[in-house]
Amino acid sequence: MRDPIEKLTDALRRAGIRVTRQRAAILEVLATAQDHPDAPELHSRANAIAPGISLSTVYRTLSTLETQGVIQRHQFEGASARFEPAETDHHDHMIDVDTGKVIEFCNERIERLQAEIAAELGYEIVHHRMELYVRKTGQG
Amino acid sequence: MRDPIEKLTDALRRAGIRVTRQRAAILEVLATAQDHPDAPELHSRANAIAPGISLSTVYRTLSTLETQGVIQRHQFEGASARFEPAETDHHDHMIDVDTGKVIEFCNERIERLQAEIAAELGYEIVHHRMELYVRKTGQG
DNA sequence: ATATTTCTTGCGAATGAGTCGCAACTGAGT
DNA sequence: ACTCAGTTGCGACTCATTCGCAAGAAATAT
Repeated sequence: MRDPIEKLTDALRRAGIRVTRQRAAILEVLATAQDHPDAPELHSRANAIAPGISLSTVYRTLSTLETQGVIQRHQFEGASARFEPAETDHHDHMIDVDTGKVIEFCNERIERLQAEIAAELGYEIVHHRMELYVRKTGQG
Repeated sequence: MRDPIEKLTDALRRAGIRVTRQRAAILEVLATAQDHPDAPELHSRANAIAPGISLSTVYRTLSTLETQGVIQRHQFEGASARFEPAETDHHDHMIDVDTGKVIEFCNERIERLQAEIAAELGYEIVHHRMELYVRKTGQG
């Protein structure tokens, strides 16, 4: 129960979701990824661990994991969906438009301001999305 | 030249872009829309003005207008792209998750903070996207 | 262990938003 | 009016993602 992946699989089992060979592989890839891979990339990485996983299964598993709150899906501009484990603290994203690299950041003041803006209009925030499309200073 | 639509069509002509019956209709729909319609909706509204416009043309025109900086495209979560004229001041969006209604807002302090965050990491913002998915306080 | 039950998988077909090729058409300058 | 490059409508196509279904495999009961 020390292994973070085992912690996840236990959580799934408790939710009545079977931990198959395929799901274990996908979970492992997600848990160890240092980036924000998309479905085809996850498919190829998972197959390196456990050959014979179909792309449909990757998509299905990703949806399941998202519903379970285990991972987060991000739909950045002009690209297919990218995923990351949800265990981490809340953060937003900065996307380098030249390289596609994703940088995470979090700013408590912005979060507070967002909540204030919504509250002023009688709303509460269900969730939000903030993405900064950026370029290294002094390029292009 | 008082009419805002005429102003737009003149700008297009100057850019070497022909103002066709189809484009005029689409522009008129966009300029007078009080909401953020998607392509099929624009298609149906434009056809009410000038019958016989194809959906392909709507899509093509929207891309052209976006490239010209005349309109803005927004890709909100789980929905097809929605459009609005770009003449207005910069603003962000709040989406009521229950009704789909889009509310515009702008907060100078958030904008400044975003620029600061990017600058700290050696980036400049090309553009950004901030969407608050909200619900009326005390519902659901 | 074995059988049972129900969830999962792989496959390929289907979807849905948006794009493209192409022949026919049409603004707008001459 | 004439010309010609920019546009259009149509249907075919793409791409990411989802679905139907029969075969396969976790968890559970026996």
